[in-house]
Amino acid sequence: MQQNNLKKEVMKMTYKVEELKDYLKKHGIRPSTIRLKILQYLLENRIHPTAEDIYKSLINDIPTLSKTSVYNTLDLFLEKGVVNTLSLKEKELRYDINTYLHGHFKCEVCGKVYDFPVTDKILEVNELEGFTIKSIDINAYGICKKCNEKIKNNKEEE
Amino acid sequence: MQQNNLKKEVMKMTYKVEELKDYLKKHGIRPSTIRLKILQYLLENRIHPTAEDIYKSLINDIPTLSKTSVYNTLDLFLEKGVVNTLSLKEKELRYDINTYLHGHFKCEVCGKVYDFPVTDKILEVNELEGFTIKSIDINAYGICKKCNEKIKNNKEEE
DNA sequence: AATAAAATTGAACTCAGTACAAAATTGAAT
DNA sequence: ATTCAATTTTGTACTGAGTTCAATTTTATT
Ligand SMILES: [Mn+2]
Ligand SMILES: [Mn+2]
Ligand SMILES: [Zn+2]
Ligand SMILES: [Zn+2]
Repeated sequence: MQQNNLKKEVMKMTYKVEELKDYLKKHGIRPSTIRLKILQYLLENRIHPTAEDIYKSLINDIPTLSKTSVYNTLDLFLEKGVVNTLSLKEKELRYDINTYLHGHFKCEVCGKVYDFPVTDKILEVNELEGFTIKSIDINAYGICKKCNEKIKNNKEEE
Repeated sequence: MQQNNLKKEVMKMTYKVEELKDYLKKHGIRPSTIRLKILQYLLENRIHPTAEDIYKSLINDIPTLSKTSVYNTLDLFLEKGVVNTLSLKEKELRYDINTYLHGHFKCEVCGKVYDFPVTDKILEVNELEGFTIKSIDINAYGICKKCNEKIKNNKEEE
């Protein structure tokens, strides 16, 4: 899966409209205002947001925005490979602008979804010989480091 | 996670009511008729069924069965560790009587969900140091061996 | 048989996501 | 600049998997 340099600049928190436009064009997407805003939101808020999260964050900026447009845009981004969806054990779908292979950890205490690195060597098993693998999802659940430390500190206070 | 011998006998396709009863009791579940039927179905049909699949398969046998009872039973089984849920990229939840760590492959052609072995060594990464991992899901998507062979044969005929 | 506890049922409801037709916007051609 | 078709956006109604909950039925105990 080809990636352009926009996605690699994880540290950068603001993007120029021109680079956002080019990015969409490169993926065969016509750069409308809404699409640019949603792309910008996804690049600047790497929290694996839901459609609802995106809608709530943009409705002040674009008062006429409809949820249908958010869904339409995300469906288009998914089809064109701009985003991936996370299939965690929760009812709302989350979207990820990072489409490189990586794992997700959901903390059951704070709800945050963390990224972690994985290799696709997991799929090198005899049972999948002759199978064509197009994508992989790796999801883990438990308690994150921060929440573990909080729990530990609370116990010490007692 | 403790497993009793019932789940290991994957080849066996029928179960005596007494062993089903014992199995539920061991997991702290009172063995009602519906629970036994659903357990039996899960053991004898290792297809990762949805609640709907189970309901449709049992409604002839138990004409008064309600979908709520199927959901209630599956929720109870999940809570007591008798089943796991699969959160694949589809809208309906699937249930798996095999709660050992293993991966799932969904064929986008025939829709079948295959099992494959995995190790939990994937989670041995620095990024998860200090994290408590309670469960892992590994899902792959693509084309299964059978469907690949069918596609290959069709091409050769042309 | 009487009684209480637990399981089951069915109807109403929730809510994330979809369908679709009307309205608004865009952009190319004149 | 104006026209006009194509594309995008919007709002409303709808879908359907799953939940809620009170009433009914089943089960186990005395
Ligand atoms: Mn991610
Ligand atoms: Mn399985
Ligand atoms: Zn946490
Ligand atoms: Zn297949």
